Amino acid sequence: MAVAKKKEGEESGAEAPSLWERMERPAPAPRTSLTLERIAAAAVEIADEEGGAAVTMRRLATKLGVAPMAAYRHVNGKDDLWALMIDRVSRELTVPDGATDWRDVLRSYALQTRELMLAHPWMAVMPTPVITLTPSRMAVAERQLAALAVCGLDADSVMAAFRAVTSFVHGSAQSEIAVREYQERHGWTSGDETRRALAPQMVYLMSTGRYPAYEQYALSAARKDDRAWEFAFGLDCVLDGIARRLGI
Amino acid sequence: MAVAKKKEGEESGAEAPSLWERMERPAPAPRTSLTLERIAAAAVEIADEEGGAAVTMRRLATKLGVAPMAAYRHVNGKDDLWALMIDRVSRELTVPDGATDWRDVLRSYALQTRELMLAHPWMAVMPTPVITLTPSRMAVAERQLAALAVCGLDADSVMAAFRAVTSFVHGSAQSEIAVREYQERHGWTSGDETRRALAPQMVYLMSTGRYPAYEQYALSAARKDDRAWEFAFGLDCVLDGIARRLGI
DNA sequence: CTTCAGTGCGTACAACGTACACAGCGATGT
DNA sequence: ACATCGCTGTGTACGTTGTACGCACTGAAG
Repeated sequence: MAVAKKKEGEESGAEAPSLWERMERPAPAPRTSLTLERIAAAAVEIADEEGGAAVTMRRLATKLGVAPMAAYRHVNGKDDLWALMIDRVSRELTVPDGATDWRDVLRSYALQTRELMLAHPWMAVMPTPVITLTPSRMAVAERQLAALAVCGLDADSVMAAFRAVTSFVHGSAQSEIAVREYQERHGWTSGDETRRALAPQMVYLMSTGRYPAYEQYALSAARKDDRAWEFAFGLDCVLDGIARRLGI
Repeated sequence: MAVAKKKEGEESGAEAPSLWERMERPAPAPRTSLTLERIAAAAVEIADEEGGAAVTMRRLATKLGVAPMAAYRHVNGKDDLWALMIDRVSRELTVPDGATDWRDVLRSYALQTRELMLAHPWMAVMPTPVITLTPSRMAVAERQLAALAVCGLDADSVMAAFRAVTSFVHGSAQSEIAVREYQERHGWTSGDETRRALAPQMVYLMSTGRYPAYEQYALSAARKDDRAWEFAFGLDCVLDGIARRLGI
């Protein structure tokens, strides 16, 4: 009906899917080439290599060697895709079988999750579905809730403790990633280089005299770039607080 | 050059900015009608009323009664706009002058920040700039660092403690908002209604026998919908952990 | 051999961010 | 008084995005 609208391009074939061209195709291709598995893998690969923003339905289709709309048969939309991606990478989270102490379990997951998010920074950029209950995330939660439940805390406190750790881990990793990407956007490759670049602004800010505590930190801190230490510090604070509620 | 492309609409004037029409304009309008203040206020208003996704350069222009590109004279792009919005609402954060104890200060800011984020849920959806150092955010940080610094902790620990609380608060509020929006998207107006709607899936999940700890929680928890309590629980865990490092 | 449900394709659309060249205004230097 | 200039707002246009919708092809079932 509206086919006549097309203008004929000078290029060979891409513009004109004529009968003859189609004739040359080796075979109409066996169907069911797309699976959720393949879709998830491709999306994660794109996100890891080119950043979360590069995960586009079109880019995904290209990578899968398929038409832009093809994936929509398997996922309801972009949100589904995010959930799929999160679930896929979250499968990497494991806890040593030996660990039975609640603190070991929670601590191990926390450290692993941080590493996971740093390895897949797009996890921090996600719109909302930080909470999506995918199979692998359910498994992780279950393991931690189980570890806490045997300590005699009431059900509400168990969940609250678990969520406290999770919240800290996500918030922390997220800000770490944000800083890292900010640096990368400006081409700064180290903390020193970053501080050198920001020095003028910092000098101005400090000259206002409004931030003495911050200045004190800037002058005397020794581990400004040790985010792993900082993460562990915060994590242990949370865990200590939980331990206290478990009666040491 | 390419003006002839335009097709004449049937509507009165919007399509034809003719000489005569312009003649009727009362006055060419005094310039400098746009300010960062006005832009920020309009953007926040849109976000509060229609959600963060509705904050569009075009929508913003409409609200300001201005052409789509006008705001670009004042803001470098969408990122600048987010920063502006965050700074504006963050001005609401204050701490009672009386509070001098580090714990009161940090706790008060944490509770206020949660309220602030719940009141402006778009704060949770932001792409990365959770860290942007805007004036009002700097002021908030300064106040908390100062409160911690007088307790004899080394500079690194002060910053780590501050960031631990901040990370928890952001992660926590973010997940709370995510859950809330998920419920709203489905039209569920209470925790009970949500659970009723999800019951079938839950029954299935539990029937697999893979989530006993979760099932235990589902059956015996008494404060499932008390997110404020849960937040306070986690917050106090973090604060306890910090207190311990301050020598009680 | 026909039919059918499932899968992939193609086209189309509205909305987005923003580049770029232009136009009017106020202040400024003469 | 007047020319000039820099700042602010305008208009148009482009390339991309998510995705709705109808069609075309497939392997298996009847």
